[in-house]
Amino acid sequence: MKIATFNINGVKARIGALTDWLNESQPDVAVLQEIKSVDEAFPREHFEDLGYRVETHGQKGFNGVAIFSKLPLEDVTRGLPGDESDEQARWIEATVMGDTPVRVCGLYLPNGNPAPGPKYDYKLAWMERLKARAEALLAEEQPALMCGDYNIIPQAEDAKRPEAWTEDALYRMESRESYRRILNLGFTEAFRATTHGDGHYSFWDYQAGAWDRNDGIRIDHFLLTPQCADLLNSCWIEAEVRGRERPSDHVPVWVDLAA
DNA sequence: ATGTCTCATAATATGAGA
Repeated sequence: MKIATFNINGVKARIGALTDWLNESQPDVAVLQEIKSVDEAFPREHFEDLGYRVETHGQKGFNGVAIFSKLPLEDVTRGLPGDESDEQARWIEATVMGDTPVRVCGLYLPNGNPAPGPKYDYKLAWMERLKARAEALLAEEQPALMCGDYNIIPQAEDAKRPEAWTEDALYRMESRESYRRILNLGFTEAFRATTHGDGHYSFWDYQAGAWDRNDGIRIDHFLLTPQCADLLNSCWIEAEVRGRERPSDHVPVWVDLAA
């Protein structure tokens, strides 16, 4: 089972690029962030015609997440538990019914800039809720993963210029510590389980020729429960997508699971 | 450090968010 996470930065702006990518790369499951569409306006039928079941959790203008799957989906839920007053669409879950069922959680973690400030407080509070959901997932002792745009640069090797990010919400120590507390509950970060060293990025800013200079950061991650990590065959970043026509600023990150 | 992009509103430009 091949699962890709991809922050598409707007489904309306990306419908062509997203269609081409799905047809060429053929993920079994595509977990999308920043659809920037309400559910009613999402081009669901277009993607169903490509062979995907389509589940969305959108909102007007910003954010929004989705799961596309060629395999049946069960028990779809929307919204990260823990704050009924939170109206931002950043979390969706579904069980993908392959040979081995896998609980797939798609997330778009708050950016948090400027830090410090109310947006950063929201990021940290959201991560506390994520930790609670992560603990519950682990307690089930089943194959499950949480993937998406974490807006977290885990280590210096995950940025071309780490010194430029020290005060940024994506890299400040408080952010990284919160991320590590979740990871250290017992998750496997799929990319670093299989690839070491620097120069591996999943996001390049549109500004200042960042792609041309490979001035990137790695902020799109897969966290696997132990039962899911046992199924991990490989994990890779499809960086080439960033060089296409009218690209997102993120690229797909993949896992292949024996599921 | 910023040389950009997307979306919403509606001042067919501008602000917000990233």
